[in-house]
Amino acid sequence: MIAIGEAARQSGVGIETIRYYEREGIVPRPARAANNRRLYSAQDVGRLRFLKRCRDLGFSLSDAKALLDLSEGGAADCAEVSALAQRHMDSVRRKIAELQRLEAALGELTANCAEGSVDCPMLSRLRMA
Amino acid sequence: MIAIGEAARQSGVGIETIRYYEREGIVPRPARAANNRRLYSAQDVGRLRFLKRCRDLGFSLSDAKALLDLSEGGAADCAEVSALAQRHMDSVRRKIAELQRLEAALGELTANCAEGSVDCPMLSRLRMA
DNA sequence: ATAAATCCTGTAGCCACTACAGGATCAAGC
DNA sequence: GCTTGATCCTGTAGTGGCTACAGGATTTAT
Repeated sequence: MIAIGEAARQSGVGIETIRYYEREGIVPRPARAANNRRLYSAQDVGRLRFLKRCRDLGFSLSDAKALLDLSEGGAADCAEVSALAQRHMDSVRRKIAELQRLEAALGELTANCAEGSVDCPMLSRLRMA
Repeated sequence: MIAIGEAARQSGVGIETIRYYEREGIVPRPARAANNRRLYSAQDVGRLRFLKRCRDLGFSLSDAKALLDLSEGGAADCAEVSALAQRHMDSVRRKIAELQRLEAALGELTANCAEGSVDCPMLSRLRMA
């Protein structure tokens, strides 16, 4: 059993974030030492690492918790997992498309910029009625 | 001079958001009617529309305010505008790249999923030590 | 003995809104 | 004049997912 600092190091999840996950009920409350300090088992660290990976993949915290619950429930319901992943993938793709739209719009707006014109063309376009 | 609801309609900025912008000092405090209701001029609506367009382009609110200030300051400093736009464009591109990385990682993780395996391959990978 | 590191609880801040609650006022129809 | 519904007002709290303290207790290393 290790202290929270070591659990943070081993899992890649920050100390304050670990306590936040505990407050939010994302992870179970860990054991406590006689001096009231939190004590983490290897399984606890595994959970944190799992959550970290989900978050790094862009899953929301509640999706990450859902995946963790699926992972801990005996029957790993692959269909449910892949449905969740598919929804997330779709939202990632939508975000990409949206950002590419932004990129194009920004490119167009700034295309004639920095040409030393009297009135900045980007600002005039943003001001248009 | 029009009421806030009409200003919201004409600018595309929500009523509560307009009041929020006022609280935050993004837009000047508008005139008030005798009954204490806000009154917006065409210029006020123009500012809101300008801000809406910046926000739709993904600029942060403080960048949007900076652009608005540049637009209102007599000498429209095109260089400053395009520097700001360029920084934003870079951050949009970084976000796109990051999301494409996520997309690829998700694709890999779910590739062997839904094949009716005993243990969901995505979950096992997320659990890996 | 002391200094530095680590831990604790609790609260507030970040961004950009959004959603009320609880009330005042206004416009239109009867 | 009265009612109904729309619109407006202020003020506060919630969203996500942390992050950053404050202020104190304890532990570890020198």
